[in-house]
Amino acid sequence: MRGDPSVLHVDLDAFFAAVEQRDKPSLRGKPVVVGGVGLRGVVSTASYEARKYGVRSAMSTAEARSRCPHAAYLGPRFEVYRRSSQAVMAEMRALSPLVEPLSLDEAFVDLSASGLTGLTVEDVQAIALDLKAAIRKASGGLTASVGAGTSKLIAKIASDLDKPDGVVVVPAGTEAEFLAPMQVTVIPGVGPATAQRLSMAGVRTVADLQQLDEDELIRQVGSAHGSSLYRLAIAADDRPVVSDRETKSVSVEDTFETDIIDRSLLAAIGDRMAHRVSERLQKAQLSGRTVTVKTRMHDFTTHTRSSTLAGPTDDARVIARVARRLLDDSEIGGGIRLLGVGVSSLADWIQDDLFTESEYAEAPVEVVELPERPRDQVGFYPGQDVAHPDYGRGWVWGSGRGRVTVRFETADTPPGPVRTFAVDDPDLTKVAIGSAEGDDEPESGQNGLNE
DNA sequence: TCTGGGGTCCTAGGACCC
DNA sequence: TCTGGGGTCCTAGGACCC
Repeated sequence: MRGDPSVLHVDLDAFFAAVEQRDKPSLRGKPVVVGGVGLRGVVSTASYEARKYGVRSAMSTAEARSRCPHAAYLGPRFEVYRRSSQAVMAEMRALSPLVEPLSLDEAFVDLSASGLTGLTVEDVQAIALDLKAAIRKASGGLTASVGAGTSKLIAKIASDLDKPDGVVVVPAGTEAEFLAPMQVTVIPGVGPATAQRLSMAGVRTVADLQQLDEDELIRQVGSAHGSSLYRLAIAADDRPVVSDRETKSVSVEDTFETDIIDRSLLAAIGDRMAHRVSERLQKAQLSGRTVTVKTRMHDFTTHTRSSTLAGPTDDARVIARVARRLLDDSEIGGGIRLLGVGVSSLADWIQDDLFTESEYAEAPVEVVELPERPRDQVGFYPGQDVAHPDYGRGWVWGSGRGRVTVRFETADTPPGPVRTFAVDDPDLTKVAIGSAEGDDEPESGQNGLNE
């Protein structure tokens, strides 16, 4: 641990709502709620005017509307927020090269990396005020709250104490007493479940936590969580500020306005999600081996199914195929409210082998907008298994405007030929899902590619 | 008032290998 | 023939964060 309060935590105040108020002067001074505006939407950010009515982040928009009917309810504009965020982060990087963004509106700044040493509380206070002014100027008027201390934990907690537009610097050496009177839930990582378990052990404040011995804590909340909590409670936090954290997974998910039971519709939606995941992987020059499908039932129970390939891929068609099979294996019950597709086990390289983009790139493939009712209008849906007397077994890549595009599997190497047919072509027949033989995805344990 | 979307990290059990 | 322990990988679920 360091001897001066050189870790800053910078937190933009009501960020999404503040950007909207900045861009639309008519909203200034009024309650603004940014989040999902649909039936199942939740609040991302409420302006301070809306918070007076009890509107909070993560609250359902329906409840927010009942608490504050006269607020402006806006869907998020992530591209705009991203641009403002970048401008703000640039101001922090001008102060120190060591900046760790936690989200669009939050970051740690390590002042020791800029060569500043022996900082007093007054020094840090002045630096924080300068930074806030620079942020305000660079972002067109956004305010930030800044906390500073000898560790990430202290800086993070401090930034929350004088919101909005505040600065709190915790002097070196006063950390444990600073934390002692606070509720355990101020410690990042202590959520409702952990708080509940701790309270059963009579622990409500950090002071209570400081009395507990480590073994007892581990018995209550588990080994990793227990030992990290034990150290955080006594303000023993030496976690470094890290500027380049690598991405571990990329995923897309969607909650539907009403639950969906139709598997063919879900398969088509899953295909689109696979495409979006693929686009984002390619943009980031990433590829991954594990494909995961997530489903959420009407009662909110959530299930995942995953499958790990022999080598990494960023190819939409490979991700879509695996996702469709995982979806076929998933219980759907009386319908699901959410579907998600993700890729993890990421590598920053792409295996030049098997079903990766280098081979698929040769075959032109028609990408078709998903029809609103794919099965009823077209008779085919993306991912559906089909057969043709001349070309053999294949699967539908796209359909629309009276035509259906099919990728055929061949015995030798992928990709097979891609052909387009009229939807009423009598030679093109549908094959029941799950009856496909010789499924030739590069899947672990099936083709001997693993060591 | 029924609960988003993007993530991270941890746990636990089973398979498999040495 | 029976019984092992440790390490790694994979899968599923859960807690948590913004």
